[in-house]
Amino acid sequence: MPRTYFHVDMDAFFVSVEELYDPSLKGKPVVVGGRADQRGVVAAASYAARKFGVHSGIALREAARRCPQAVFLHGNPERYREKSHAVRQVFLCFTPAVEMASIDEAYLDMTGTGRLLGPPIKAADALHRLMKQQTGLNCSIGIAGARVVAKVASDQAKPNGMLRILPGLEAAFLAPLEVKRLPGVGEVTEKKLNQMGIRTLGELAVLTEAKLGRKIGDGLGSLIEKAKGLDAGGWYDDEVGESGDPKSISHEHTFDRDEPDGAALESMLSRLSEMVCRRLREHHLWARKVQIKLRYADFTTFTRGVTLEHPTQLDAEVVEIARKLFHQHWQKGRAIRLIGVQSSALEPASGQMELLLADAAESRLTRAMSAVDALRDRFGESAVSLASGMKARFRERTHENPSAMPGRVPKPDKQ
DNA sequence: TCTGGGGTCCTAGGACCC
DNA sequence: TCTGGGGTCCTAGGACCC
Repeated sequence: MPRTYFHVDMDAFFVSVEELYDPSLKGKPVVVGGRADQRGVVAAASYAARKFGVHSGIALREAARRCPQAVFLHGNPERYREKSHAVRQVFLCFTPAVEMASIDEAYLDMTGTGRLLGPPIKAADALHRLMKQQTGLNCSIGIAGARVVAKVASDQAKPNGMLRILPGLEAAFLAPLEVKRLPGVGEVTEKKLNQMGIRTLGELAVLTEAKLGRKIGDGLGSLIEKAKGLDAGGWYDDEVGESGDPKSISHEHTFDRDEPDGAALESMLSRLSEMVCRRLREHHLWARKVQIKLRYADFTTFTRGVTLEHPTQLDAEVVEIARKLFHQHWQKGRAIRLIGVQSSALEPASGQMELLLADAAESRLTRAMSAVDALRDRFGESAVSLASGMKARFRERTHENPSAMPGRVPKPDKQ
């Protein structure tokens, strides 16, 4: 049975949400991402700003140069998440098979909804209107028999439009488009393909091993399938819905000015580690891998990590690991632009960890950390921080004598 | 005036094992 | 006496997405 997919993309999502809270922004050039003089990039630009060449991804300062009269907003992630939930509720009025692909876009499997909702164009029109009525937001809708084609179509339909690609016409629709339009083709792949003389999706679609003169790698192979208008992987009912646990949790920070001071870098590293652990606890996940990321002033970037014998979600442990990695790999005195902490190889509590948790002291510590999280909720991230001397002692006790773990968050030692 | 922050996935090379 | 052929796991880097 042929399938029908919608890809729905919200128009200038962050900016449009800001306009709902402050209608005076409507029609003005608006940039969400930070202050005009900050280090950072544009996360979203209003259509009025786009007329000046301002679009997401360019530097804030460059945006200010191109459009000095633009209103610059830092943005409200909380609001966007809330609105995203409201948007999802609208989708669910049309089909239970909704896959949010990001905060502002989704795939809807509309197969078999004809009897209830009418032909796809009619359903899309109803979706447009209900979206506006329920959320105050505009969206663009692509309709096709393959998700990848629906996504390209929604892009072509912007803003506030819809585009249906009839069954059998997928390849013909894609063929004249530049390879860049295909999801998965970025700057690098575009350049490589262009060097091979391939500029359009039609040219990409007919690539074969014979023409290429070599084996087609997995990455390129799935791009060729997509260029033909076929979904590389299947989309089955059991895959639809909320994606499961995250595969990694990370936090990073770019300094306003490149930071050469070891103490300042360590302190940021500790903060980021604590933020990562906190999110691990929120997700009830334990990390078997901890990585740090360093980017020097000249943008050279590297990551260094360790795999742990026992997974962790404890601030004291992650802080110490991050700190150790930092001192092993930082070229002392060399100014740092960005520093980050990542946890991965995440596992739900199980097996060995159950044993650990059964340990009374350990569970008291976990409870203590939850109490710390609650305080931070009320009074802010900086309200509670474990002093470094105490952390080192903490670590010794955890490793050498678990039964000596304190049953509360202890006061820091005098250093 | 350079280039955020949070993710996922793929690849290449080395270690290790049979 | 200059050496094989997989398979798997691990690390680091990088492309890409919003």
